[in-house]
Order: sequence, then C-alpha cells, then structure tokens
Amino acid sequence: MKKIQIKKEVSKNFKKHNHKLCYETSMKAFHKNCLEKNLKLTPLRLKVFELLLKDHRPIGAYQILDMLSKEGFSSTPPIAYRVLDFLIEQGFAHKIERFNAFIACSHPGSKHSPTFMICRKCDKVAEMCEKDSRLKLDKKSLSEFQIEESIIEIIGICKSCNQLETIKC
Amino acid sequence: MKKIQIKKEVSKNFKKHNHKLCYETSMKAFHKNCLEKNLKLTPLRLKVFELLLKDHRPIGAYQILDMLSKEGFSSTPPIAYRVLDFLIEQGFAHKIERFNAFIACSHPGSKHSPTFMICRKCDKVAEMCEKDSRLKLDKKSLSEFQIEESIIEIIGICKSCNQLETIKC
DNA sequence: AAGTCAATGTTATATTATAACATTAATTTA
DNA sequence: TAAATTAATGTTATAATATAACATTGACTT
Repeated sequence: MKKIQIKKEVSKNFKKHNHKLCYETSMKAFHKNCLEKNLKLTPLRLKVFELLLKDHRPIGAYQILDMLSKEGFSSTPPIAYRVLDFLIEQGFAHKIERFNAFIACSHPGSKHSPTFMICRKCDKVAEMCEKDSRLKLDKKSLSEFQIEESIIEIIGICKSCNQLETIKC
Repeated sequence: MKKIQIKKEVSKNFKKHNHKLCYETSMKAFHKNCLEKNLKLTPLRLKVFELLLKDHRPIGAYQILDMLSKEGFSSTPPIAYRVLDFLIEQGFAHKIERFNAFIACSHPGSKHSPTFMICRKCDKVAEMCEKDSRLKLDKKSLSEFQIEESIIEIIGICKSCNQLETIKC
C-alpha cells in the first residue's frame, strides 16, 4: 500500500494548528533518539525540551532558568546552557542568533542547518525544511569556499500578523 | 565610450589583494555619504570605521574600545555601541550575529541584507553582493511571509586555508 | 563494595549590551 | 554676538548573556 504523503505546511507555526500533535511528535522523537543512542533522558533534559516545545517562540537561557527554578530544579546558568548544548547537539533545538534565544527543532533527529522565518510582531518562528529553502551562491564562490554550516534567519511579518494589521486599519 | 566592467571577486577578501584600494574606496564612500547627508564625520566615527577597515575580520565592541583607549579616545561601552549603530544605520558596517562582532561593509552606501562567508580558520569574512547570493524559498512560504530583513552567515573554510591544510599534510 | 563516568550542582567571573543622565561643542536664531 | 538648541560625546551604573573550574551525586561496571 502506498503511504499517503501529507504535505506539511511550513508556515503552520504561525497559525492555529494541532499543537498537541507537534508536541507529541517531537517528544516521541526525542525519547526514541535517546533510547537508540543510549543517552540519558533525565528529568532536567525532559523539562527543558518540554519548555522549548510549549509554543513556537524562542526562549532565552535565563527565561528557561526562571521556569526551571519555579519547578524546583536547580537553576544556575550552566544548568540551562548544558542542557541546551545537549539538545542542539542531538538536533532537537537550535539557537536563534539574532535573539540569543533557543527554539525546539521542527525537523528533529539529525544535525542540519536550518532556515528560520521570524515574525517580528508575534515573535513566532517557523523552521523551513531544506527542500523549501535553498541558498544559491554563484559558482565562483562555491568553488572557493567549503561550506560547513549556515545561519539563515529571515525577519519579517507572518501572514496572521499581516492580516490583523489590515483589519485594524 | 563603454565603461569597462571589472568583475570584482567575492572571495578576494580571503586572499592577498590590494587592500589599500579596499580601504580607500570605502573611506572615500564614507566621506561622500556623510557630506551628502550632512552627517558629522567626527574623529571618533572616523577612527572606528578605520579600525573596522583594517582587515576583513570582524571585531568585537570591546576590542574596539581597547583600541580606542590606546589612541586616547574615551572608551566606555556606549562610545563603541553608538558609533557602531551609526555605521550600521548608514550602511557602512554590519554585525556578524554568530560572533557578536562587527565588520565594515563591502558594498557600502545603502542598507541591505548581506550574505557572509566566514572562514573558521582565519576568521576572515567576505560579504557577497546580492547578485551572487540568492535565497530561494518555496512559493507557499513566500506568499505567507513578508520578508523585511535576512541574516545569512555561512561558516566554513576558505580556499586559502584549505590549501594550507593540504600542504601541511 | 570499589571504581568509573556521566550528569548535575555550585561558585565565580567573563563577555556583551543598554539605560539614564551629564557635559561639550557645533549650529541656529534672536 | 549671546542665548538657545541640538547632536555628539562622556560617564556611571547595571542588565543580559555565557563560560570556566571544580564539587557532588547517582547510575552503571567490574
């Protein structure tokens, strides 16, 4: 039987969507990853990942520390940064350089260089999958530079915010 | 008479080149810009721009402050950040988010969203002009997100460093 | 039970950045 | 030209982000 391919919309993060599904899919992948690689899925790691998954907005390390402290976890800076490093290494989180903030990965499970669309009104972020975002460089440059990693962050206004603005007028 | 178009090489910043020409061209453009817009070309602004133009490496704000202090300028943080803001606004400098550092613009004179190639060996940076770097997003995303600004930073190894590495072996 | 190692805890400090207000110097205007 | 205005610079204080270094805990190994 042919598997039906459901085209996931890149910009869904900006709209109402089945977020419970987002959450559960990512959390399941995280469990699976840790199990397979024999990495420890500790309460701290789970909690931080859970916080990142809450909505599609980046969170600063110190915000995370606040939330951890409210939940009874230790909350000195290295606590947050270490777990964030772990999540990033494992491909389950990214840093948004523009905001010094962190976000759950939308296509978790392997290291990759993401492209982010960042709405400056609602602060939500959508991570595009590689096939929807391609950086075309000219031949000469490509031949002279060996790319290892790319940071692509697009800042603008998402459709939802744009529509709200239109309605307001 | 037809003007001869000299194709400027994007990756020249990584190699030996006529840097005096780089420097002078940029400095001249800076003078012209300030004159035309009636902005004050103060010793402080000149000095900071000069520092950024020294080579094609990004410099941190506190490095700039050190150098300013050595040259007898006042050197508390706002001094650097204010001038950097000015240079960025005027399109003569950019921030490299990845390194919280600043670099002289290679195509100065107007605000634009640059693409940087950053060599992680020699720390040099080349800024690509827009025609040599294009971000292709899928139609759907484009229609749903109004882009205002983009941050594109490519990290890797430049040809010069790559060759050095090869020779070493 | 002792040894090992990964994870977490802790203390201290480094690095990057901004807010708020004071002073100076250039320019405009009375 | 003197007063008024404004832009630029100077200053003090502090906020926000991040890491180094070492201690403790707890799980797993042997």
